[in-house]
Amino acid sequence: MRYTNGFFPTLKEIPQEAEIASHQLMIRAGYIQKLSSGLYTYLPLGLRVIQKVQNIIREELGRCGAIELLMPILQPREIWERSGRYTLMGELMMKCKNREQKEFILAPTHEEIVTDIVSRRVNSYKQLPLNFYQIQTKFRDELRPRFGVVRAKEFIMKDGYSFDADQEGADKTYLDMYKAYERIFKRCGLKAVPVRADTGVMGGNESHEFMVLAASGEDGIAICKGCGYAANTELAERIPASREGGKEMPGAMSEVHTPELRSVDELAAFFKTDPHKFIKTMIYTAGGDPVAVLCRGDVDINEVKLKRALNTQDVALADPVTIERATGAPVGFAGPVGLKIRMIADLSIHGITNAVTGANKKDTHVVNVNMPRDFKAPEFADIGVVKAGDECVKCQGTLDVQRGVEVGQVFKLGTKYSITLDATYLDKNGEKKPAVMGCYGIGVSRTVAAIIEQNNDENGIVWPMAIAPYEVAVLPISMKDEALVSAAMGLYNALQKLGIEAVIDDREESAGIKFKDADLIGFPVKVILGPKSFKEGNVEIKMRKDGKSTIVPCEEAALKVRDLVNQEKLYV
RNA sequence: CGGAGCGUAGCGCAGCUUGGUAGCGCACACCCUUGGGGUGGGUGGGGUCGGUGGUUCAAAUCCACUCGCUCCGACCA
Repeated sequence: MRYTNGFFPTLKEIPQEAEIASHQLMIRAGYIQKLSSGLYTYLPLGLRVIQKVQNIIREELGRCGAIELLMPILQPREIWERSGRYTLMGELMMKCKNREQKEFILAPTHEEIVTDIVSRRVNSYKQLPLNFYQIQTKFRDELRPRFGVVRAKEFIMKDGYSFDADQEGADKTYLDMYKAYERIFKRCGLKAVPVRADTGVMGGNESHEFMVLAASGEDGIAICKGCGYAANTELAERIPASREGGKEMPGAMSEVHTPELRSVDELAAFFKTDPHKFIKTMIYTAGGDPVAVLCRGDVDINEVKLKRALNTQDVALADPVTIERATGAPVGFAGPVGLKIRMIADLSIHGITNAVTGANKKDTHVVNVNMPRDFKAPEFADIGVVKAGDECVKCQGTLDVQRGVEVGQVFKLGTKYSITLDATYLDKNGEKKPAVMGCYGIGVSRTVAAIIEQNNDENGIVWPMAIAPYEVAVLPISMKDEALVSAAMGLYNALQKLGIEAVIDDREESAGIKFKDADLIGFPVKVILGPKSFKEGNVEIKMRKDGKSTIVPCEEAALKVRDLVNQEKLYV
């Protein structure tokens, strides 16, 4: 590509709307253009990168026998009602009507459709297993799109769905996909870690997310330094780190006047003690009934875990009226002592001596509270948010908590959709059985952002060779020097013939501008033709990654570049 | 939806408190200059000041409403 024929709209300044590196760089380097919140155009450079990721996905999925198809984005409402997900998805799903007032949705995912295909076209165990995938635009009416293409309303996703005759087959497919994902992300130049994950509205029984570690990530990941256990903080099991110092003798429980003091921080300052001496008591409603949820003052409640512990999705902090009715006190003064409603406690309150907690009386707390002397031991469960320093349940090692961007997720779905949508087959004995399903997603556009998040420096993007929109930039420094320009063109043509993806910067611009733009866009290799070295018949080959450069005779440059490019690409 | 902030030229911003001819830098066009890290100089074009309504002799500036965008939270195949 000649630079003057292409479209490389770079920006010198950081766009005001972009917060994180990948978003800023994608805009500045001319990869994306925002149309509206959460809606982006992939400019030619951006599209090339997307296609690179897609091709890696196609190759790796093809290797495990997955087959590509393409399903409609616009889907009738009824099929979503049949699966029960029309209301479950709620506002997340884009809805619209056609001229006949028939209702449609824009697909956020495709389980319903793919299952429908199987229900219509698959009858026998002889046709199984099947593993379909597509790469396509998805719509989700996000409450808050953010970070550019990391969380957009319209985004590109690879979604795959497998159908096996039995659980054993489904487990094997799951493992195949898991391994394929590891290869895909590795080839994308990403350090992605698989972590155990919640299944959310997808349902199913087992799931892993592939997380790219990045400070700007939206998800928390707990990782055990000892055994490698890794899980999304939504469900990461942990043993809360002990905060007890020396042994204390239980003191006499007594009430203390604490006017207008509600938060643990305020109270800790008032009592001149640490947050871990408090038993925090929050009143929730679960399935309509009030429940007191207890945890140590330095711990937060994880509502995903709480829902699981209470075995209901309908869990929320109670409103002030409910709290007053349940505890006899306004918000901020609840405690376990004398409380009549159901209580569930996080493991962290085990072994607290002489705790401070609410007295269930306005402007009053009690001190020197001890369990079970002062209140009956409640139900216990791991319902706290995991924190760095907590213990691993597998090996008692220490857990670390990091941030990550979720680039992929794999689910074992079981038979949830095959039963409701009738994806059944006849087995050897003529018996009708539901297919055992799995589903597998990769956020393609988000993966591109994640790659940039992990591969950039102060000058711009540093693409892994396999993902770069072009592998090489040929930079003639002086456009006045005809011999130099024609040598640059010759080199560019030679690279093309060798199958190398190259751009020649044929603009009448100064050297500085060409260097800055090339580095911002992120070409892995620069071939620089400067007047001085060119006079001696030499050109410079400079790597974006580490800035290392080599001087080679002009006529050897093309082959040398090809070797460098191929060497970088063949690392998997 | 709760909290915070921002909308002035393609981009980044100043001007608003205290109302009085709309500015700066970059980018863009042309000329000269320069040619190894956003070269220097000159000339020039480009703005319904997000929108609507109000106050006023006069509104980018004050008031009300509204739309859009961003961040924190809630939410999240």
